[in-house]
Amino acid sequence: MNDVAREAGVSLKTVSRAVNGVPTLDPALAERVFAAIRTLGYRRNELAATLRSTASTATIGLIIGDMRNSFYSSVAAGTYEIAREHGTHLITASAEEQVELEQELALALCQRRVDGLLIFPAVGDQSYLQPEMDLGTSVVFLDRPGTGVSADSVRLDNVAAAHTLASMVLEEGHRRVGLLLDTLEVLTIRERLDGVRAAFEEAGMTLDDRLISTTAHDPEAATKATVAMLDLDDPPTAFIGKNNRAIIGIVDALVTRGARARVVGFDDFEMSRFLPRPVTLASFDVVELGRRGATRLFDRIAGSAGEPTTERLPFTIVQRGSYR
Amino acid sequence: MNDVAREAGVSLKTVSRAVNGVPTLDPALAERVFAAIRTLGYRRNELAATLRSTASTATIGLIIGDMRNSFYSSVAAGTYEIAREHGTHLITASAEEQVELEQELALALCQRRVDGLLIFPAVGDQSYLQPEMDLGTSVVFLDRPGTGVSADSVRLDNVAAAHTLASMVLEEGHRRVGLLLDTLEVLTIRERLDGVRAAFEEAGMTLDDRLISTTAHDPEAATKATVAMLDLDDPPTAFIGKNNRAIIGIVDALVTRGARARVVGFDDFEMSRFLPRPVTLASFDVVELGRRGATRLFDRIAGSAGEPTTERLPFTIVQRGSYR
DNA sequence: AACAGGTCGGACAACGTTATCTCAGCTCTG
DNA sequence: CAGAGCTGAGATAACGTTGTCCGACCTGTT
Repeated sequence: MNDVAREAGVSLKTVSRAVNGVPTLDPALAERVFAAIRTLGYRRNELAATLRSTASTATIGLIIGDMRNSFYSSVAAGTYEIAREHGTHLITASAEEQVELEQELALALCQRRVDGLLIFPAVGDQSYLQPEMDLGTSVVFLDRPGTGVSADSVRLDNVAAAHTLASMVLEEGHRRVGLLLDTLEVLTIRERLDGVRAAFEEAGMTLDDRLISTTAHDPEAATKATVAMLDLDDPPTAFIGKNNRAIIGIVDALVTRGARARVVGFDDFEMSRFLPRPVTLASFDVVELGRRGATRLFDRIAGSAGEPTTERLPFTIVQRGSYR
Repeated sequence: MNDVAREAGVSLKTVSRAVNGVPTLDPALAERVFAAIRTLGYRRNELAATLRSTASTATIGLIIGDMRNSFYSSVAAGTYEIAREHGTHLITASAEEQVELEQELALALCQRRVDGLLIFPAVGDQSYLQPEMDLGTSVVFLDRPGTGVSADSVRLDNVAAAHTLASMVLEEGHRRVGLLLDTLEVLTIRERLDGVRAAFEEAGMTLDDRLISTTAHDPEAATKATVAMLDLDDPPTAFIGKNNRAIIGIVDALVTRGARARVVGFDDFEMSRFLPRPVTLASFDVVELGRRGATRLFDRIAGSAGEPTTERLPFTIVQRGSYR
């Protein structure tokens, strides 16, 4: 910057003014500065600039589960889209659903002075964020609310989606319905179970505990649990899968066994049309989840006050599979 | 930091020393500092720290095409993995294959003083990076080499994979082979075409231009191009798809037409086993592409000298589809 | 022609941290 | 017991930029 000032024959401050586009600066002088900048290939050090000025770092952090999972990478895409519109950089980190790692990453990002954080909170306690929020870092939780701290969240309408899927299955006359879920520690799963349970109660029925698996973490586990249910004396005639991976596991089991059963579940995915069995899916626009979260975050960063809000994304029902 | 020094009854510099773990510091004094830090909830400003010190910002940038594409998000996952091992943050940006956008993003990241950049170079000129590289920013290109600038790259062995796939199809007796490719402006596509052409020449055959589509950018376009080839008087009995999306388009066309044809192509994907037709795929470990690129980048950041290198990832042949 | 008002440029300090230098005080050695 | 050598802590400057303030210059008005 000193070199630029010397080259242009002006003071340091004038270079700063030119770079920052101060309107009261003589255009001719500004042009001389820009010429010098071009000649010398000067590039402003953003870090130093944000140190002195009160301006933000124009960076937000995103803490997700696993980038390989299309659910998270879709959210990242939506988040990036909005961040880009705000001229903001996106630092993405993966906490693998471990709250200690999440805390380490979130605090590291705060030390980097990110303007805000978007977090998929892991099972555990997020109260470690309180001091940072008091110091002015905005936080928005995605998919689930944080624990021990009050902040905005953008979530999926799990209860309604589960209720709709279950009602559909019951109306079709199914009475034995297998649920392929994950651990009930996760709120999202509990909500989906609650929605199903409500639909059952409305139909004057109760859920059979033997038809509820809470171990369908991946396709293989879902297959195993499905097979176990098919082996019961009174096997299910319908299955509800907690997400795309569970659906794959269920269909895998059915195809292997040559069994026929109604399959419904959550989350649409690119290849769903190729599934060898018809499925009905409650689909959420996951990219939109990222967009909404980021939009809310930038609202807060811009100074929007008020109580924390919870936004719920709607779902759509789609028919997939049985592609020949 | 001043507050911490006051609270602990030491000088500013001693706080700095404690925070940075300077070994010559009296442990009792350090403990007093840490106690003060806990009391006050002090957190170091990393931006200010990197300003004065010669240390790096512990941040790298990744410029990809589109986060929604699992190819890119897999690379991001591999990159993140290695970055994490190096205690480094990852800023991801999407240039959507536009070189102007790529330049803007890359230079913005340089102004953020990233230690290095991993770039999927768009078709165009990357010489804008030269000044930054001269100033010490390391650059590694992924998937394709940059133009107008000399830097490391990590790439896929496209020619060999294409050669293997094409030889396989020819050995099976196919003589009419349809190629579903994208624009030949992209080096990767040219390499895949070159591999196929070499296999044909070895078999004493030449490619029929009418069986080469350079418009199969997405599944729908691939379907359209496949259908057009199937309508020829002498339609192909085999198809080679340039990537997973082309494969989906080809299979879609075959299923819709009720046609039988051999299908081979590039890139494995999670759902490939559900494809309703058997396919043979040349699969690259894309996560590994991200890992290798990041590893090379950190080597350079650590000061590894020497001429730019080109690394090529091997492929494996996998059988997929025809799932019942 | 003189003065008021406005505009633009430059000196200086500051952002939060670390590097360098210096010095006090201790220990060890001869 | 004196002096050399070392250790640990503080004072000061510096990183690259921007905010504040003041002064110089210019313009327009009377």
